[in-house]
Amino acid sequence: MATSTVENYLKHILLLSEAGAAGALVPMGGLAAALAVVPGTATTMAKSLADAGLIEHRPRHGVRLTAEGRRVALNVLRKHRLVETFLVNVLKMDWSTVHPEAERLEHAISDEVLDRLDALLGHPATDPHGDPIPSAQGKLSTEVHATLATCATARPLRVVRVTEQSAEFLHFAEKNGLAPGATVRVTGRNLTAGLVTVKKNAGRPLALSLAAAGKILVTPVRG
Amino acid sequence: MATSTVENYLKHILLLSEAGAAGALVPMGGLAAALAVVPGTATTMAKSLADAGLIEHRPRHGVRLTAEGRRVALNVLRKHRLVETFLVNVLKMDWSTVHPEAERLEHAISDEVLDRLDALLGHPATDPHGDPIPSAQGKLSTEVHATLATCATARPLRVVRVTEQSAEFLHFAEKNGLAPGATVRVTGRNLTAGLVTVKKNAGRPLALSLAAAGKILVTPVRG
DNA sequence: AGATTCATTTTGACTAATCAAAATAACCGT
DNA sequence: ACGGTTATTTTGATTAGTCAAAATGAATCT
Repeated sequence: MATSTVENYLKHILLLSEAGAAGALVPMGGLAAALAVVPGTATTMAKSLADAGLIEHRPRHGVRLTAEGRRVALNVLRKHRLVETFLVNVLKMDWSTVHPEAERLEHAISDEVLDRLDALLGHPATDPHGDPIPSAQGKLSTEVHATLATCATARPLRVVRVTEQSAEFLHFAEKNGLAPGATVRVTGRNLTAGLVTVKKNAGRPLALSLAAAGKILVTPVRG
Repeated sequence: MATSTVENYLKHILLLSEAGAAGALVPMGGLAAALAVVPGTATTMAKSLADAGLIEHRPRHGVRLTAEGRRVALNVLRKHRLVETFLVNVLKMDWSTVHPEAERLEHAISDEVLDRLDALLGHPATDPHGDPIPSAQGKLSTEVHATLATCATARPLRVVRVTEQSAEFLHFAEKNGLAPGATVRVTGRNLTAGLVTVKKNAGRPLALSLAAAGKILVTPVRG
């Protein structure tokens, strides 16, 4: 059985490789940063994960999941996102507080509980942040969305995902009506100043940094 | 924050001390056995728990929880039993499979989740095995019940608790209508042979060893 | 191409938790 | 009170995971 440390390494390698180019190696530096360990620790761990056949380690270049490693990582990610969904939908917890909770629970629940949770929640496709939940068969939707930093302006949009897990940011997004499901419109964008202005249907305009806007994924909606 | 190993030691010390005489020391041997470690390991850990002020260690005699240790232990036990209740009542899992699951989850859920689970379940007083759930204020009901090995014969009884966590035994109990809530009657008891016979309302009699009968706690019912 | 910079790996050391086996203390019966 | 049995503690080692800091290799920039 994989320890929760191992599960965490695999999960973060998966997340980083989804973020990067397809088939690319995940560099050790990024991995170490994601796991909040010093680089040397990540290297040590990479060697043992490679010995266990869970990752491929190209020394001095980076790591990549094997098929088996990916299987384990997807299972952990599925647990994480279903647990988050459970905590918000059933226990009515705030979506901004749910991440650290799921971070621990994802290593504690069995596949049996996972399946029952999935059924209880009605086999949801995404978690409360809009992050896709890997299917039981290990399929992870990779639909690519525009962000408030890149989308067309003036058109009505629906927020589909918020790719940040810090409570601060999530709180901010909720307060300003930018949670998944919300409808907004980009009223202005100034690349030089690094500013995006958005407007909710009947609200006053709100200014966001490009960095923040880039974390809000949207899809056009028939207006 | 206490590690899950620490939480486990404290929980088992609590369970063993509840089982024994009030105020008695829990011997190291029993503790080591309960935790499935060699005695030397339990001694080492006892020293560090004592240093942390969680237990009192009387070398060569045994251990006892301090007020703080008891507080932590009760919190863990509360999590364990509420999780079991959740798994059975909400996720519809079998009561015989739920113990090992809760054994991991009890260390992974926060007090926040604990409280919400408690509310969701309607503040239950006992878990599916009939074991009392410590209150949020740290009160643990210590009601003392007769067992099928010690109760009056011929009278109608209600099963209130089954003090075993092995899936085999729980399965057996359920198959034979001896889960909490069931009504039974002791039709015979032979101390010499170590046998107890019980009968369900409309069922055929069932023979149990005294050891097994001692694990089924019952209360008289107006009949 | 050569030197500098930056990421990565190595090395040595540490903590938590464990075991095996030797040493020691407590208890119990005569 | 003595000797033997049994429980407990000590001692020495092991494993997983980590850090700090030195060593090394890759990449970049004139």
